[in-house]
Amino acid sequence: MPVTRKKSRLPAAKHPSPIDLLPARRRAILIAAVGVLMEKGYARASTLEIATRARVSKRELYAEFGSKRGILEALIATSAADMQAPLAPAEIGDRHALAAALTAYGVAALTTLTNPYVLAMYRLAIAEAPADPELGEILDVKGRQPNRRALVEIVRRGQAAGFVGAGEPERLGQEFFGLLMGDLMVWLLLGVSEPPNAADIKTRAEHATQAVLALHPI
Amino acid sequence: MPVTRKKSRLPAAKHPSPIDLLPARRRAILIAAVGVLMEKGYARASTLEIATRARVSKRELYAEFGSKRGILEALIATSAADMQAPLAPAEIGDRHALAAALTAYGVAALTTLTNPYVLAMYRLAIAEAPADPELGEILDVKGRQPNRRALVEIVRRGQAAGFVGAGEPERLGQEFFGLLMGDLMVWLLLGVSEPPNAADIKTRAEHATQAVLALHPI
DNA sequence: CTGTTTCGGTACTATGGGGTACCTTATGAA
DNA sequence: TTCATAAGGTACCCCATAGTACCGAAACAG
Repeated sequence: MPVTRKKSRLPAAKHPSPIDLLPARRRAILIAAVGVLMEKGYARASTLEIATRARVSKRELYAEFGSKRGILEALIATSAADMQAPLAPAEIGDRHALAAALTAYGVAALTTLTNPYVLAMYRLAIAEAPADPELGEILDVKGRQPNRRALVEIVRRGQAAGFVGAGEPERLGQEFFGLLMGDLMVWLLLGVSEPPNAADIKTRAEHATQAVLALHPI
Repeated sequence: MPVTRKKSRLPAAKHPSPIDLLPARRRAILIAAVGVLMEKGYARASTLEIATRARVSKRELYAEFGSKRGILEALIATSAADMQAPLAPAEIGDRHALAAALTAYGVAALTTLTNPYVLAMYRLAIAEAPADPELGEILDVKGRQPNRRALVEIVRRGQAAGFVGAGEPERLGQEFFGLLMGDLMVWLLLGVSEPPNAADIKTRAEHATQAVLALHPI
């Protein structure tokens, strides 16, 4: 029986995301895997269900990814790449530009990190952490570190331009991040809190910006 | 063959912890379960291994907890009870006492939340969150909420005594917590970072205290 | 049109483990 | 001492599912 391929229907990323650049079959499998893994978690997700939803045979799935873990790893790597440093720090011409850059960074970071799909990836990596620490490493190296460097770069430029007080830029970045997120992420991961909407995110980012600037006057 | 029961050897909690008050058999099973679950995660942990380590038959295990999930739930509930509000806020007679109370709270919170055993419980609850959101709920209701109330109470008393500026105490607490933790917990859960030692914890708590007080001058 | 090669689908194997039936042993009553 | 009852241990059932072998079909070359 001929099979009509269903168009993928993931929340279309704002801009071409790494997942869009993959070969069609690979992409179909990853998209199906996201759905199944988000619903069931890693252990309860079956490769058969992923293959079925992707309208692909298990054979093809294994030809493409080699193992169940291979799917997870590809997914996490893609997702980490997806959260690449949300914006290169703009030229910082005055104190307001610094605040704007920090707020924009905060909005981008919060938007990414509270996205249900990204949260699911974190959840999966955390669940597998005892058996497979490499997944966390991938999120760290490809996700957190570049992001953090971008933030630190904003702070550094702000300091160089004399719009924010001295101090280790890394520490400033950490403070900003803490003020931004609080314990939100943990409780999102636990499924206790609801993700913030765009207005909440903006408020949080502005508040964290004000606070960190107030903490480090010139 | 007669079996000699081995004395349990969990890191003896500073003070009688809820787990110490349980009937011996129940406790032995829970202690064994902690070990197995920390090493393997929920899905890979087998009830047989838990029973064996507890020197108990599967039959007894099931008589006691009914199901594998029952063990996890009991464990998470116990752990949440364990992290009960680390200290009742002392009388706050001067600004220094407020700072001390906040720092003490911070040290206690960080010590608890970076403890490998507690982290394992969070990890398990997060892993099961898609299938079983109730576990997160337990951590929230029995762990976070009482803790957060204690923190807010410290802030409130500090405000009442005029040693810290006005503002929603909840928001102040959230700021303090964010400054305290940053994204530490997520990366501990992912197995990427190492838990901070006592000195790190003290430094963090003092820094968060200074920062939050600086943010809200009288 | 026929041979060959590559790809895909299905049906299978092997394994691990949750939960329980059933038998054995201890306990206590008469 | 014997019988009744409760507790415990072992062995088993059964299911889910990761990964693969094998076969059939399509595509392409000659």
